[in-house]
Amino acid sequence: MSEEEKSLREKILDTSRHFLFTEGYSSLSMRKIAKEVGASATSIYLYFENKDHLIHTLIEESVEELSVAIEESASQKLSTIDKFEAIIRGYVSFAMANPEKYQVIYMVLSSEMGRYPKEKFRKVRRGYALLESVIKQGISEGLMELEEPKIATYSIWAQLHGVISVVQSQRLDSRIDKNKFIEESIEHIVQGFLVRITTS
Amino acid sequence: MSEEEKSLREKILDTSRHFLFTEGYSSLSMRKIAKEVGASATSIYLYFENKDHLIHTLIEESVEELSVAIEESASQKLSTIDKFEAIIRGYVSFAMANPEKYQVIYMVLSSEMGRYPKEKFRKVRRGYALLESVIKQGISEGLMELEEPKIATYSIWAQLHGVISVVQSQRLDSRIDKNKFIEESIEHIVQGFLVRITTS
DNA sequence: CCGAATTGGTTAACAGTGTTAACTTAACGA
DNA sequence: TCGTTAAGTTAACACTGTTAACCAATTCGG
Repeated sequence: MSEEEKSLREKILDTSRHFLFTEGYSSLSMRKIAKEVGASATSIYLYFENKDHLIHTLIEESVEELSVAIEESASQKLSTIDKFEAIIRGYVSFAMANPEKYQVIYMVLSSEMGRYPKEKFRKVRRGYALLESVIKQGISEGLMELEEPKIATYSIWAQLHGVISVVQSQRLDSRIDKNKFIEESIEHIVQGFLVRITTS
Repeated sequence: MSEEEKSLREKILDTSRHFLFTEGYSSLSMRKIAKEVGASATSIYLYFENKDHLIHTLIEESVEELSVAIEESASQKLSTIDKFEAIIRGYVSFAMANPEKYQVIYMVLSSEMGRYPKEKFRKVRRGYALLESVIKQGISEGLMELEEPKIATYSIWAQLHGVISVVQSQRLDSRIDKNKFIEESIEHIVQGFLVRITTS
């Protein structure tokens, strides 16, 4: 499907995502999007209720793609420990390979978040459910020692997001190699959850 | 100093911070701030070059306060391990006790970040420097086994921010107790960096 | 003591914003 | 062929950040 044949709706989404990533939320305007896709500003309202809904659609699409990426990453692995790490690496890989799509998920930030229907957001979070089930498996196999798998799952997710967001927002010290930073962070996070191996 | 006697500049800052926290960035307008402080919109430009600079001032103030809080938290501790944990808990405590001030630091998000002079931001980050020095100390004492203290420092900071932002942005599952989540996350993060204690 | 400069504010205006209402224009079904 | 639907348009409203021009009071230099 060539660029010409893409539906206007799809072109609007692509253009919005790109503007959002390159120029930020506050300078994203309906008229600018419209000009880029070669339509009038009001045409956008034929496909999206308003600016918020347009962005919410972007978020949902990204969350869906991220979920798929995580599931694929874990599907090939057999052992619980491998699955555990595969989910984490799948998450990070998706984020680093698709910064535009990843960042859109967290772009509507905390305070603005009230406008986004949380329920909808939660429902799609299949990757989270997968991680939780693997953690439960890990506990039953004695790999981890955790009282609350739900908390652990959220904690891992939060830590990973923190690591990625520091890299992607370019808050990382320029002397630090990004890949090394990510790799070491992953290892620390993983180690923080595994049971200590005692040498007798 | 009563509310009346506060300088207009200070009132603008307080009002902006509050609006930013309660209603978000995109609905923060100069006219709204002005109305709240009882002045004309253009009066704000007497104290701040523009809207961006106003927000940057808020960020700088918050970063400064956070640095002080961290330093105070660590100052009473004697052992390296206590200092290490005190810095981490100082960071989290400040964030949870002053959500308005903490969130403003990360409110100007990734994509918008280009407009904020990174150098200035880095310079003030004294808390970071303190953590790095404690980690170096920890390495020399054999508490930690890390090749790159700089990376470890950033990683901890990133993980902590991830944990706090998940809580404050209310992305956390409602069934999870916030304090428990924070406490367990801290423990996991700390454990992820300490050398494994081997029982013989 | 008086004029000049500074301080701290104002109003009016410009270009750009999200969004709505009303209108057009083409395609399709009965 | 008439009515309906789909997909788009233009004009307008109320709002935004920001600038220019103006004003009044205070302070300072001679």
